[in-house]
Amino acid sequence: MRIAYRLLVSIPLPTVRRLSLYLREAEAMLAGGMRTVSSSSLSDRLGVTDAQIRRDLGYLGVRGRPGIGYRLSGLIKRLRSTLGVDRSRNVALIGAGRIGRALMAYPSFAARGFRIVAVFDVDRALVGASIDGHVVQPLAKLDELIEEALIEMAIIAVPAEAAQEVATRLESCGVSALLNFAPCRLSVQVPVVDVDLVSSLEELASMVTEVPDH
Amino acid sequence: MRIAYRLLVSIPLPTVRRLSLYLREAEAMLAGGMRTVSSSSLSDRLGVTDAQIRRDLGYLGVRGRPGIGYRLSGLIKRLRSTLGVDRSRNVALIGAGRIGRALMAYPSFAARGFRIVAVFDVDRALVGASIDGHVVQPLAKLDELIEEALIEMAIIAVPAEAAQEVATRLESCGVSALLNFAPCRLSVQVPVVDVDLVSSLEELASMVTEVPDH
DNA sequence: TAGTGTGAAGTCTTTCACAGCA
DNA sequence: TGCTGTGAAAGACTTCACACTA
Repeated sequence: MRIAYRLLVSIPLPTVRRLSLYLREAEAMLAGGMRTVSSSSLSDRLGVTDAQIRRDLGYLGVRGRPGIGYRLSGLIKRLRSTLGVDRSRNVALIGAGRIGRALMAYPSFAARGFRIVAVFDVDRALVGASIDGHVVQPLAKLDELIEEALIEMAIIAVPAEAAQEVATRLESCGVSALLNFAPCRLSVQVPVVDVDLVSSLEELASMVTEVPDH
Repeated sequence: MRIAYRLLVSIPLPTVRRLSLYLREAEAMLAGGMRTVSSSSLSDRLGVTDAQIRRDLGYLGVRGRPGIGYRLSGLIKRLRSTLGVDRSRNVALIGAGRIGRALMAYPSFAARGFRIVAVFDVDRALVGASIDGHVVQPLAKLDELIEEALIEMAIIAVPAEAAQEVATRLESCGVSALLNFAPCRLSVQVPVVDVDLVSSLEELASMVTEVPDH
């Protein structure tokens, strides 16, 4: 029986989001031959203040050495375990439309241990087809295959109208986290992260300072 | 000369992000034949507290009527103008790879007035091809076409290695906002919103409560 | 009566600033 | 000297709670 490491103090969500950046950068630095990194040099590269970085790493219990900085190898290990990417996870993809197909072959997922091991769609024309090495399965097989393939997470890339139903089914077959691309809120018990493309564009549009036309 | 409406007090970013949700829901309610909405009924649908909603709408200067709620038509108008989607905007898409192609035909963008009017790629095999009605242009034509087509925003869907250079060029041809799908930070003066898919999955993975294996 | 609008309180997050350490 | 770790202060955001009102 494996008991997962749990921090006593939960890490603030804004911090978790920055940890991804730290991890990417730390890995790049290690690959570039560096051994240690200081909060101020990370700060320069990422645009996050050095105090913020020290505070964030403090939450993880990562200790640096005054005058030197943080050892990259230890830092990376700790970031990976906190983010839950210290092992592979099997992921299901629901929806083999345009977004689904873009995600199927997204190499960075595999590089982080997120393995898309099953792809589903309702469309009869797609079921049975092999796309990027994934044979599209009918939704009827969802429960069966989720269990069989030990799938922990799922990516929802179906139209908004179908998303809640899919989410409910996924939850009931024991999937424990959902990445949702459908533009709607899902009502489930398991954690959900929404990727809302329209919302992102709207956020951006709201930031544009309108200037007088010339 | 058009002078854009600017609020005296800037709206908190978390509020702006929720405004997208309010807008989507308000439009659905109007389409469903409703005329008004109360903060508590919106709250039930969106999982945002009613006090939060009232506070958020207060920032926009939207006034509701006690005992009744907010008039949907006025609410929608105000949300649209705050989010900058009260008019169409021409958008360039850089990168006609998988993600780019998924975005090209994303119907919700057009529905919100974001019109992809030019598509670029470095790949010679793609340049000249017509994908979903968009003829892929060579990057060499970037400056010329951005100007000609009155493009205000751009979507970066190129590999991380190329993203900074593309961003710098876009900025220098006067594009005033960037939606970035490349997994890296961009250093530019114009506003950027990042859509980081790996980061989103990591955030999700970090939220999964690990349980003992059976 | 059913709902708004908003001071005030509370909570969460960031930044400051500096003692202390290798 | 160069950098960490962290109290304390500041700031940002959310929630409470209730006077008010159509």
